[in-house]
Amino acid sequence: MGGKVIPFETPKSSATQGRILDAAEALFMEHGFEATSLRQITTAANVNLAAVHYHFGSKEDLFEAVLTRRLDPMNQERLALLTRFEHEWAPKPLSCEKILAAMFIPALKLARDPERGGKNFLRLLGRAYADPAPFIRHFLSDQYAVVIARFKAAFGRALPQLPKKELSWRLHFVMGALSFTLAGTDALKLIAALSRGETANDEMLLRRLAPFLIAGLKAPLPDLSELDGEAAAEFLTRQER
Amino acid sequence: MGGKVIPFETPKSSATQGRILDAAEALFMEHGFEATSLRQITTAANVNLAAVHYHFGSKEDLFEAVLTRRLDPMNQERLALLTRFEHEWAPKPLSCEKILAAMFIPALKLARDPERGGKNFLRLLGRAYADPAPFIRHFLSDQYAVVIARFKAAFGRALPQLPKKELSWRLHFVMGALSFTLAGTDALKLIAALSRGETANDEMLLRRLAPFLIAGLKAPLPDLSELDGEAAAEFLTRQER
DNA sequence: GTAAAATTCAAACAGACGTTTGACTGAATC
DNA sequence: GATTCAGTCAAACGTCTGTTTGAATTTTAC
Repeated sequence: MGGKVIPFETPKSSATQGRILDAAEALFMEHGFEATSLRQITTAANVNLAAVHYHFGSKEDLFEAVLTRRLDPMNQERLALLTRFEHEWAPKPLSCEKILAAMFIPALKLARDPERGGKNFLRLLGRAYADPAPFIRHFLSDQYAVVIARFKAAFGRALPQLPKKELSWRLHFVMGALSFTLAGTDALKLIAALSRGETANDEMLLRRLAPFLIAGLKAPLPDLSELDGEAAAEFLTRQER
Repeated sequence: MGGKVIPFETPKSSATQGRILDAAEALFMEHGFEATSLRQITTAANVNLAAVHYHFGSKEDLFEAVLTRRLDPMNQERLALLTRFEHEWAPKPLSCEKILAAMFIPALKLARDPERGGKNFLRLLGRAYADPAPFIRHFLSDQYAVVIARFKAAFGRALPQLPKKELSWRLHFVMGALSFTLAGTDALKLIAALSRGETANDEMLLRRLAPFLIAGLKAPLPDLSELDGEAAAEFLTRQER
């Protein structure tokens, strides 16, 4: 995975493909899948409209290609990093911090490299997670199945006292906070509207997110005892005081 | 599909309006704003196509009306509950648990009431949070400005040791995990694909989410000391061991 | 009972959409 | 030099989109 991609490696075909992918990445990120038209993409890429179908087949295929280009290497890197950490610490189980690091570091590296999509791609990815379109959900589900299984197993060893079902939910929450954060920059205005001192820096952002998530993962088990529907609304109001 | 809807509350206008809102709510939730057409909505509502523009003005206005119908009362209830809690505990500051309860209980009540949209509306709301469309972002920003300011102030008193900026971020993470979770049911297949024992119950879900978020809010401050760009990728790898 | 206002309806609007077609280009192969 | 083939291009395909119109209908008011 090292190495600069030289633009004239193939006569002209891949130059067109690349321009389409770049333009599509930017526009999909900004407006979402449905709200982005192929004409916007081909105009921005200075490419003929039919080129999309010639090179990719359809709009959906193009979207998947945009995602695969970055996502696949990043997930490979995540798995490799997790494996490396596990070997370094064997036979002791990895800590939550270390496992989360294996998830975040490849994302950080990608975010810091503008040549590989950088920050924009992470925003696109965060949005894709929340997109209702079935083909996007299926695609992400397939892409992440292996990765999530590996990381879930690792977290299971790091948090042996946590029931499997509880762990599944907490990983779900982690993914939620993560994708929402990555998709952010606009969404953050909702909350941090006043406290805009510095520009939102991706690295700083993930540095703040990590302790938050780790604390959540390590949280004490919830009390799921009283399940009567009526008084259930009061469950949250109890506190130790 | 079940037949006669006898409208005896208002002549007929609001019966039409209500059917449009109900159908739009269901379809927007399922497919998102862009991917849902007015023809789908009016067909599902058994209403003429032009009725949407007559009663609401435009597709965007209809979407806002769908959201406002449920969101406005829920947010009012949240503020009222927070105020009640604050009075009950005055002059002591509220705990995080209590503040989160003021956010969750109205959402839970809405989720449990099928007559008022129930679970479906919360999913729609979660999706709206992640929608790139500018008018949706502006609308939600306006709707939530007051609510978030109140809750942020309350959390600030509950966590006095936490810097304001840090609190803003953590509230952002909380909203992320919350909306992602609410929008879920499909997304959870990504992670909890194997552990499907019981059907996902909204109440159980929020009961599990609350301890996770509270632990995150109370997490120790992140170490933001070394900010050099190169070795920064290693920051997460340190651990106390 | 009649006038006025509110609502419904079928039909059409202009434009954008994803996709397909068939002719055209230019370099590589024999 | 002829043939082949991946790639580009302008144009059109049929369909769907949100929105508007103006007449028909129903409800309300006097």
